[in-house]
Order: sequence, then structure tokens, then C-alpha cells
Amino acid sequence: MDASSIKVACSSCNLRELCLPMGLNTEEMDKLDQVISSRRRIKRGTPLFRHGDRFTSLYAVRSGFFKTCVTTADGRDQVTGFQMTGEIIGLDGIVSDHHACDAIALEDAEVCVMPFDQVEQLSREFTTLQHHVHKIMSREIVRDHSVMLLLGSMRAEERLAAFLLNLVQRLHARGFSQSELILRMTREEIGSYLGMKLETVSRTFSKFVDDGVIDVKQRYVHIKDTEALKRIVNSQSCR
Amino acid sequence: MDASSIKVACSSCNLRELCLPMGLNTEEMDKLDQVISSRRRIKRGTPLFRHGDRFTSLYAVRSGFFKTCVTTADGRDQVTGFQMTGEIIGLDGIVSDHHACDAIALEDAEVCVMPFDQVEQLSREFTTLQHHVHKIMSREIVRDHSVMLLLGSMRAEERLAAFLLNLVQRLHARGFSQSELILRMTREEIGSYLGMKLETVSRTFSKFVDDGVIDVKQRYVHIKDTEALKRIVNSQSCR
DNA sequence: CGTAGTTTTGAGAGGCGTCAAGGAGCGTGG
DNA sequence: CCACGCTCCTTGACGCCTCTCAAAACTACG
Repeated sequence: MDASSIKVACSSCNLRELCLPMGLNTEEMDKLDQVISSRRRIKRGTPLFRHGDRFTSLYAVRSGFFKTCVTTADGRDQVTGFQMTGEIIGLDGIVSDHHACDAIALEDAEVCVMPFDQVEQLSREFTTLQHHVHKIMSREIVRDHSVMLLLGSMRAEERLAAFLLNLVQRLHARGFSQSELILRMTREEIGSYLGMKLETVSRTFSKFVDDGVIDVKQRYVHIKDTEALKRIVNSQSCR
Repeated sequence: MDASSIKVACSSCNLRELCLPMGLNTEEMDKLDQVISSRRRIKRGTPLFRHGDRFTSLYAVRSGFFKTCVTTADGRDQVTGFQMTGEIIGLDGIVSDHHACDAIALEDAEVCVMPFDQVEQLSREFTTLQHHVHKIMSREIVRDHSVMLLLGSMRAEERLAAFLLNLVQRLHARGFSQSELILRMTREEIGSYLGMKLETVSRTFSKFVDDGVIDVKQRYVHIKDTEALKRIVNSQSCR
């Protein structure tokens, strides 16, 4: 085992209600522990994997924060998602045995490595796990479709409001505040994800502050009026 | 068996190289034939399923053409994809046991019904099928990410060019022309998919015609210069 | 305390949305 | 067989949202 690998157990992980082991019984969990045999630490700013890398494993975020982004030959790139604790990264690699995107740590992070052939083997044994894997992939598809809705039919204010609400909702599910958050990504990364320029992101933040909906101090955001944000998302002043 | 159900067999289907049975051996194919026991006909303009409908099955397009779209409470909607022969519809329903989008036939169509619990059962028996199901879901995720790239970072001309190239490439894989196609969807549906208004779609078509890149007569499109379209996609005059 | 990276803010431009009118294709019915 | 109405498509004029370019302020970090 190399220095970056650490022996771990799902059964003793406090994320098991959020992560892959969700809903497994003791026997299944024991089996899973044998599959998920190592963790990997990723330093801030460095890749967990890059597009083109051979696909071998899925990764569960144990701690830290990631972005995934696709890149075209001509240098365009697009952030396709931000992943936090308990979320699964790497599903894009299954189809072609190579990753189709980059996964970059936005802060020092740790992931559980789940060799995919072993996940497949185990999910042939346990219906629960099999179905859970399918649900995780389906959830990603549904999420992507809602991002397509956002990118295709919302204007800047609506996009940013939806983004903040989504972020704080996921953080809340992990025991954090419903109204305060620290952004782990830059304005440019937010803009890439939301299909807008960093200047527009910044201006929209400022507008929300002027309107008394949020407070912003650099990466810190305090949501003062959740209902107002929800109204902005549904303002339907869309194109 | 009701009137809209027809007994079928994957093993004798001329789409088996494109569709779910891809790569299965004879024994596996026989088993699959028992699972995919019926077809359903869908009239143009009517839904295969609607969001909120209970999820029971995946559907393989046997003939015809579909769109899928997500809808918000406030009436906004977004076409998330167009599905043609051999493509799989319904993956969005797995995560919550209910469909998250509408699937509408754009012309009279026929689908093979694949009860998902049986697909899961069979893929516990056959590694090939299991892996293939995973690949299909992963492919959808990768596709969605490329649409996010399109919506997030391309301008109108680039989007439409990319759309046409994608469409004709998929049609070509099904034995149709590389340079001619009939659009099965309206300008409005194209616009919804590409995040632009129908007027902009129309104007962009006209510009391509003026530039001598394509010919358009209503739903008929003739691509006169594929390379020019590719250059437009990569023109990087993006925002 | 200097330097690089990030964020904010302003001014100006342009791409695309909005509104509106007219044309083309097609099914229906007299 | 043609008239009619409906849907879809095209085109024009105008305006606004967001991009672009630019400069300055702030923060982090060596």
C-alpha cells in the first residue's frame, strides 16, 4: 500500500447514510468493506483524474470539495458539477473505459476508491447494492437534466439563485447551516458552471446584496431571505 | 395482451447491434427475449410517459422519434434530448421510481418495453448485460455533459452547427445519409433543446443557407459542407 | 511588504430575445 | 377541387441582458 492509500471501512464511516453503503445490511456492508479498500488524498488544485485517464474506479468523496469539467480540443471548458462529501465521482468513465472529464479538488480532499469491476461483481450478489448503483447513475442523469433546464431557459439572476439554493440544501443535508455557506469555488468556476462570465456572477451577487437577499464577503455567503431567492428562481421573466 | 402489445424477439431484431442486446451471446439473447416481451405503439404527439408517472420499464425505440423534456412548476420547459431508433428512454425514472420528464413521440413510433426489475435480475446473471446497462447510463451522463458544454459556452451558430452534426452522425450510424436529413422536430423544439428562441433558430438556419453551408426546405436539410459546420462549432468566438 | 490571484465596478458594444406581420405547407370540409 | 383555418416558419425592427475590455481594490501568501 503506497503512502497515499489508507485502510478504511464503510461500516464505521459516518457518511454511510449519504454514500454508497446507504441501505445495506451488515453482511452486505462487510462485503463492501472488502471492496472499498483504500482512500486517496488529493491536494487542493490537483486532479483526482483527468479526461483520457483509464477508468478503473468510482470515487466517493470522503472530505473536501471537487469540480468536474469537460474540455474541448479548442480549449473551451465547462464545469459540469461540484461534488461534496458522500457524492460519487467517475461515472462518466464507464462507457468508454476512459474518463471523459477532469475531476479537480477545490480544497484538500480525501476520496474512497471503489474499483468498478469489484463494485459490479458485488452488485451481482446483492440486489440492494445493484439497485443503489443504478439509482446513483439515474440521479446524476436527472441532475444533469435540471442543469440543462437552468442553462437553457433561465437568466443570470435565476441561475445564481438556483445555484445558491441547491448548494445550501446539499450542505444542510450534511449538517451545515441552512443560511450560511463558504463557497469553495471562484467566481469564474461558478460562471463556467452557470454559463455566465465571472463579471456577471459578481454583479449578480452585488445585486442580491443590494436587494437585501444575501450578505456576501468574498467566499462567505449568508442567505438572509430564502423565500426571496426561491421567488427569483421562479420569476419566469425567463427568455 | 392488450391491443397495443406485440410479441417480439431481440434475437431477430435488426437493431440488436445498436440496442440493448449489443454484444450478447445466443444464450443471453434468448434470456433477454423472455424479458422484453412486448412492444408498444405511440401515436405522434402523444406521450410514452409523463413526469410523475410510476417508473416500471425502460423503453428501446424500435421505430420513430422521441423528445424528452423536463417541466417546472411555473411552466418553464426544456427539451433534454431527442431519441431515435435503438436508443433507450426512461433512465431518469430509476432514482425515484417515478419519471422525472415527459417522453413524447414526434412521429408515430414503436418501443420495446423492458421491465426494469427483470432487466436488473438478468443483469445479475450476465456480466455482459450488466456492464452494458452501466455503459448505457454512463453514455447518457457523458452526453448530458456535452450538452451542458454546448449550452454553457457556445453561441447560437455554434450550437446549431453542433446539433446538426450530432444528428446526422447518429442517423448515419443507422444507415442514413451523411449529408441529408429530415428534422422530426419543430424550430421551437430545436430552440428549447439548444437554449435559444425559435426565431433565432430560424435566423441561424437562414444564415447557414446564405453562407452556402446547407440547404433548407422546411424540415429537409442538406449539409453541403460538413467541414464548414465543424469549423463553426470550433470557431471559439464563444463567450 | 511585494506579488499574484481574485473580485468588484464601470463603460460601451453586440448578440439574442421580444414583438409583430406575413408567408408557406397541410389537413379538413364544403 | 378549391377555400379555409391551423400550425409552423421566416423576416424585420427594436431593446435589453450579458459579454468585452479595462482599471482598481482586496486577499492570500511567500
